Amino acid sequence: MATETVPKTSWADDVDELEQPKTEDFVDENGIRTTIEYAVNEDGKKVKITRRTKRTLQKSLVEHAVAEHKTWSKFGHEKGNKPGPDRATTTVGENVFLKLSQGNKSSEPEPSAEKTMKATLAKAGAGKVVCRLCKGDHFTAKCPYKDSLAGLEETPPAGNDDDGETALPAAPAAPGAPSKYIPPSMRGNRGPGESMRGTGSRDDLPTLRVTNISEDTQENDLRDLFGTFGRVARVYVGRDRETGIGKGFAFVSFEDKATAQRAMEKTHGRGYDSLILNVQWSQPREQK
DNA sequence: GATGAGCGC
Repeated sequence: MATETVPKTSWADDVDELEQPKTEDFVDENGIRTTIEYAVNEDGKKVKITRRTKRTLQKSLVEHAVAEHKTWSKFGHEKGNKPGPDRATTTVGENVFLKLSQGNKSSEPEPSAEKTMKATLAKAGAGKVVCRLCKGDHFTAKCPYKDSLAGLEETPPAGNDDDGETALPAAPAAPGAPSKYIPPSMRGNRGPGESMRGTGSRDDLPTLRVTNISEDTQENDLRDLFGTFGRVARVYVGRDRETGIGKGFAFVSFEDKATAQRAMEKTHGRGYDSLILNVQWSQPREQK
């Protein structure tokens, strides 16, 4: 095997002999494509234009595939026919372009109709929070008179109060009266000892704040961990709104306060995911 | 170290 000794000029030299490259184009390890363009602006000055874009489908490759596809000979019922669509059997529609954008939002400017709608709403003061019970400036769920007014506002159709236990809204309401489902907790006083004792069944659950959890701890992980002590009513993992990455804390609500207490004592200071759990009673989320 | 989202016109 003789070594090739022909003094060939390097291909790179060939490139150098050409005029200055007009563009540079490369894709880095993050999939970010950088295009550097050299141009001469209107002042006659040489400028360098750098564009950094996220790599996407390369148009040239797609078009090449399409062009190649067009050369395929026909098969099936169309076998032997000439290339290209037969207008007798095929409808050619217009090209449809798929435009991808971030955040499930259109990259097109908002239709002006929507803007005017928003403006109108804002002007009319719609969307303002008005309590259905006391017309106050808060959600009904947060109404301070919720307990006393809820029964008055949502009184079930009268008639069968005597039976005491037949208050289920099973029968459709009479025409005119809105047939609304009344949750058990809102059906007024059914007497002590009924299943849902107390007022708010959701907001005053015994809740533990768990901190020092790893950022990829999921709700289910905590449910598994704390579920061994008793019924877990709710788990919330604090996450960054943008990235969804855990912020290292969570709330675990139990059905039973004694269970929560025991769970706290058993898990506080315990190792979990190579971290030491910190488990405390949570503060109420907001003023009630 | 850290204290929640969403409901609703």
